[in-house]
Amino acid sequence: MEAKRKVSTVARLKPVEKVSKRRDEILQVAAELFAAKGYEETTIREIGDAAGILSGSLYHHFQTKEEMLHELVRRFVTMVPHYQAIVDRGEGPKETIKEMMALGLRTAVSNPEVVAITVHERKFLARHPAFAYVQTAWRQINAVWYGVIQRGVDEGVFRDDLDPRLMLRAINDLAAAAVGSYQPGGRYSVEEIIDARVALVFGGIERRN
Amino acid sequence: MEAKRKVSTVARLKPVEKVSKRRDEILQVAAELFAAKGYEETTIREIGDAAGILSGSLYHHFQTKEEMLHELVRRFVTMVPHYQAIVDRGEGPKETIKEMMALGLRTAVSNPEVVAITVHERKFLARHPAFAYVQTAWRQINAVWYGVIQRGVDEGVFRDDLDPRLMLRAINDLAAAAVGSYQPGGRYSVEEIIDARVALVFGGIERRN
Amino acid sequence: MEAKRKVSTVARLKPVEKVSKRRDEILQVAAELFAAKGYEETTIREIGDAAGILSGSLYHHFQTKEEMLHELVRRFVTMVPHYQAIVDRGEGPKETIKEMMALGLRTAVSNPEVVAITVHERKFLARHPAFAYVQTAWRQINAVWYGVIQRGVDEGVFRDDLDPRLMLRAINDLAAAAVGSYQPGGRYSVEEIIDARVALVFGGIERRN
Amino acid sequence: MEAKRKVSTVARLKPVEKVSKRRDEILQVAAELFAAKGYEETTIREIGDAAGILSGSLYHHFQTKEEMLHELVRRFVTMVPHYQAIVDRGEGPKETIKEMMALGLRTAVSNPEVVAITVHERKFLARHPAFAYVQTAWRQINAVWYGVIQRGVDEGVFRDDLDPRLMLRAINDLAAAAVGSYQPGGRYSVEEIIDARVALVFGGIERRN
DNA sequence: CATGAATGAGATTTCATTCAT
DNA sequence: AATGAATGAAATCTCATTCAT
Repeated sequence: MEAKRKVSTVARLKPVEKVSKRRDEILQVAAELFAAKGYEETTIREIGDAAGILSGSLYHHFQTKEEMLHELVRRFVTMVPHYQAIVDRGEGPKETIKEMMALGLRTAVSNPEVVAITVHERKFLARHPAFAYVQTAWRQINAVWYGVIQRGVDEGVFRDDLDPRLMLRAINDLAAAAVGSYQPGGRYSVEEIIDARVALVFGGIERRN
Repeated sequence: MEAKRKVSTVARLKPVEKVSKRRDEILQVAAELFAAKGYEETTIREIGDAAGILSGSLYHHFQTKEEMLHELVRRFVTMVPHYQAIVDRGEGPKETIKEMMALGLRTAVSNPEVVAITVHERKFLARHPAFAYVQTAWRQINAVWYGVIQRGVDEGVFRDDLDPRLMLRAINDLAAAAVGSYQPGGRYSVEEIIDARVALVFGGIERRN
Repeated sequence: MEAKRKVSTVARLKPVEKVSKRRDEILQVAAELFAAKGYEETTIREIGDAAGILSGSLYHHFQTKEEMLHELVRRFVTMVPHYQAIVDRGEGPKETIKEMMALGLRTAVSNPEVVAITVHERKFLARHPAFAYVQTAWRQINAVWYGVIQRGVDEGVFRDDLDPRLMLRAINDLAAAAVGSYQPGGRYSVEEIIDARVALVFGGIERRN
Repeated sequence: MEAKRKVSTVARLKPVEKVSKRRDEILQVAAELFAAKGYEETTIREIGDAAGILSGSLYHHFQTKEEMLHELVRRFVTMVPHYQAIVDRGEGPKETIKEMMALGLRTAVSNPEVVAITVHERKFLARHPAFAYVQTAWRQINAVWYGVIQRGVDEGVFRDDLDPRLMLRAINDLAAAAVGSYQPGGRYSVEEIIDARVALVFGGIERRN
C-alpha cells in the first residue's frame, strides 16, 4: 500500500502547457482568490492588485477573466484518466476504492484551489456551455466509481442490502468533502484523514464486539 | 421509530415573522433563484421578472437585496434548538444520531432552497459580519454532533480506534451532502436515502459473514 | 408630377414600433452624433451627455449601443418597398427614374442622419453579420434601379452606347451623393437639387444648339 | 488624347520623403487596414500583426498612430497642383474636365487605399485641427473645378440653365464616386469607367434621335 | 403597491503608448 | 530594430438602489 501511494505522481496538477512564468504567477494568485471568494465575486482588479499589476495589464496574459478559470478547471479535468488507471490495475474492489479515495484527497490537498474552485463553482460551470467539458469529466469519474462499487457488490465483497447508487453517492460525498477536513499545518495529516474515512466507509462507526 | 420521526414538526421552515403574502411570494421566488444560481449571481431584476414585478418595486417589500438573504438564512438558524431537543430526549447515541441525520435531511428536503443557499453561500456569509450569526449556528450544531459522538465512544457504543473529530466531520459531511442525493420525483424517497446513509454510517459497506 | 411627388408619404422614416417618448428622444440624439462623428467614434457617454442622462441609464432604454444603430438603419431598410412601388406604377423609364431619384433625395433630406449613417457606416455594417439585412436592402434597391435602366435601354429611351451597369452606378452615385448638396437653410431647396441632378442625368452638361 | 493621358506621371502617389524600407512596408500594411476598416477601427496591434511585428515595436518607426495617417493623407494632398496643371494647359472646358475626371479616377485606382482613406475619413479629419491641411486641399481642388465649369458656361459650351454650383457638385460626386465602380480584375477597366462617366456627364443618358 | 426613469459606483475589456532588456 | 511586460485612460455595460408619479 505504501508503494502504491507513491504512484500518484499526478497529485500536483500542472498547467496544460507552460506559457510564461509571469502568467503562472498571476494564475496562482487568481486561483487563490477564486478559491477564497468565488469566481464571480473576485474582480479582475483584485487579481491585479494581488499580483502587483494593473488590471488592464492582465489582458496581456489572458484574453478574458474566463480564460483564467478555464486554465484552472482544465487542470482538474486531467484527473480523469488517473482514476481509470487505478481501476485498470485490476486489484480488488476494496483496495481500488481505497486508492481512489486517496487519489481524490491527495489531489485536493496538493491543489486545494483548483479542486475547491471546481467544486464550489459547479453551478456556475454547469450554466455555461463553454465549460461543458467539466460536466463531462465529472460524469466520467462518476462512472468509474460506479463500476467499482457494482463490481464489489457482484463479487460479494460489499453488502448487497444497500442500493449501489446510494452507496456510490455516499462514498463520493465522503471522498469529496474530505477536502474540508484537511488544513495545512492543522491537527491531522492527509494520511490520517484518508485512513479515517476509508475505515468508516468500510466498517462503519459501530463497535464490533 | 415511526412515532419519533413524526417529531419533526419543524421540517417546514417558516418565515420568522409573517408580514405580507406578496412579500412571501417574492421571497420564495428569490430563494429559488439564489439556490439555482447563487446569491451574488442573481440580480434584483431577475427576481422582479420571476415575481412579475419591476425590480424597483421590490424595495417596497425589502429594504435591500441582503435583507432577502437574511430572511432566508435566518430560517435555517431556527434549526439549532431542534438538534438540541433530540439530544435532550436522552436516547442512546445510535438512536440519537439516526434522529439527527433524519432531521437534517428532512429539513433539507422540505426546504431545499434555504438549505442549499445556506450551504452554498457559506463563504460569502463568512466574509460578511452581518451574517456572523449563521457561523454561530453552524458551530452550535457542530457542538451538538460532537457531544453525541463523544458520548457514543465513551459508552463503548462507537469504535474508539477512530478520532472522534474525524468521525464527526465524516458523519457531518455525509448528512449534509445527503441533500444532493434527493430529487423530488426521483428514484429514491427521503426515507430510503436516510436509511441508506444511516446504515452506511453504522455498518460500513463491507459485507459481514 | 406635382401630385406624384406628394406620394412620398414615407419620406419621414418612422420607428418600426413606437416604444416610449424618452427612448425616441435619445435615439434622435444618438442619430445626430452617429451622423456627425460615426458610430464607433461616438461614445455612449457622449450620447448620455447630449440627452441629459447618465450613460448607464441609457441601458434602461436600449440593451446595447448596437441596438441603437439597428433601430436607425432598420428605418432605412423600410425604404426598399417604396422604390419597388414606384416601379410598379408602370410609368415610362424616364419618369420612373425621376421619381426614384426624388424619393432617395427627399428621404435623405427628411432623415439626414439615418441616411448619412447607413451610407457612412457601410463598411462597418458589412463587416458585422448582425447587420447583414442592410446589405440585402442595398442589393434590392440596386436591383430595382438596374431593372429600370435596362428597360429604358430596351425601349430605346436611353442610349445604348453606354453599358447599363456603368450607367446604373453613375446614376446611383449621383442620387446617393445628392444628400451632400443639401443643407437645411442653405442656398438650394430640395426640389432644385433634384431638378438639377435629374436634368444632368438626362441631358448632360453640354449645350445643345 | 492618348498622349495627354500619359501626362499623369503622378498617378502613383509617393511617400513625401523616403525614410526606411521597413517603415514603408508597415505603412502599406496600415494603409490597407485603414482603407478596409477605417482609421479608428484599426488597432495598432492589428497593424503589428499584419506587418509581422509587435505593436510596441511600431513606435520605432512612427511616433504615434496618427503619424501614419498623416503620412498617408499627405500623399493625397500632393494631388492639388496636378489639377491646377491641367487647367494651366489652357485647353477647352470640355477637354479640361475630361482630363480632371481622368486624373481623379486614375489616381484613385493606382492608390486605392490613400484615396479611400482620405474620402472615408473625411469627417474624422475635419474634426481634428492637425489635419486642417486636408480640408484646404479639398477646397483648392474644388475651386479649380468650379473655375473650369464657370468658364464652360461663360463660353457657351455648357448649359446655362443649370446652376453652376449644382453642376459642380454633381460632376464632383460623379468623379469621386467613380472609385467604387472599379474593381481590380473586375469587369471594367479604368478607361472604360472614365469614358462612361465622361459621356454621361456631357451627354446624359437620354437617347438623341 | 406598483411603475418607469434615473442614479452612481464599479465591473470587464480595449488600446495607444512607454520602456527596460 | 525588436521583444514583451506594463501603464493608464477610457470604453461599454451591469446592477443595487432611489424616487416622482
